[in-house]
Amino acid sequence: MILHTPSSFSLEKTLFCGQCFRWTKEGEGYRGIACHREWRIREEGHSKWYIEGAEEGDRQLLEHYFDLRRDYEGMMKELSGKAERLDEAIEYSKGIRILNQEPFEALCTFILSQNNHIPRIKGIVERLCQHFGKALDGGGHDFPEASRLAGLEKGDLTPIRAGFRAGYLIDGARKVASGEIEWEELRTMPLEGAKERLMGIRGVGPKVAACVLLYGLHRLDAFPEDVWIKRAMNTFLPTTTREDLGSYAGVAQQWLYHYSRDHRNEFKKSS
DNA sequence: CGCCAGGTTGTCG
DNA sequence: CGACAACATGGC
Repeated sequence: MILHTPSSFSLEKTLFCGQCFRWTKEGEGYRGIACHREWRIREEGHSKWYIEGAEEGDRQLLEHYFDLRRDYEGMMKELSGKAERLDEAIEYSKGIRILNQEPFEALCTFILSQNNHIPRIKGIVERLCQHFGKALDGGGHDFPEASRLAGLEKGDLTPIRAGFRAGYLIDGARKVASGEIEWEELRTMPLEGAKERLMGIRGVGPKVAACVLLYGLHRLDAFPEDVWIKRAMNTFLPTTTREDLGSYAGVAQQWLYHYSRDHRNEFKKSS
């Protein structure tokens, strides 16, 4: 199947801007797992993507996953000029989409992200899936169900090498499996309340909670503040606050994150 | 071979 | 509340 995307869409930036952990480059294309399927994608011409093994019925699924129907151009216009040098980051990050990932996967992967490098996060996630996720056509493994992880003890996760985060994962899985965390509720609740609810999970603080809301529940006003965003806000947008970024603050955050990671020498470690 | 990583927790002043 | 060590592991 051929998937058509807006001409500004960048699959490369979208997959590797730090929002997801299950995609890799493969030859000229990309391979990854999403929506309980393994996908192989390669560009067949500008904005035309060949999706291996996909059928017409998968189009909607993929358009939703890549968030292709949303007006990102409009968001860029709305946010440009709102803060001194934000335009630079917007231009540099053009083409990034916020994926519609599964909430439980977002919860687990961002619990694992704490005090950790992205390459290593990917490794831990991969082992977690291989050990506890369903085998998929294509050779990969799906992300595990919450109920599967909920039945484990910390020791069962030793081969995953998640370190001190293992207990956090299990606590999250149990609270999801028991219904104490209800995704559809969190999708519509006021943002701050949803954040508080997520922070009831051990190992989930304000930053991880915001990531779950943004990447797992597509709440574009959620604003994860990690070390890079703090540096960027301090040295790049010193007079701008999260409120100035409005209801798409999370998208702006992604642009800033991507920009600052690729210009790391411009952002000092202190202050 | 140290430094540090898309942080959070517990403890102490 | 703010500061700050500890946390488990390994990529670079």
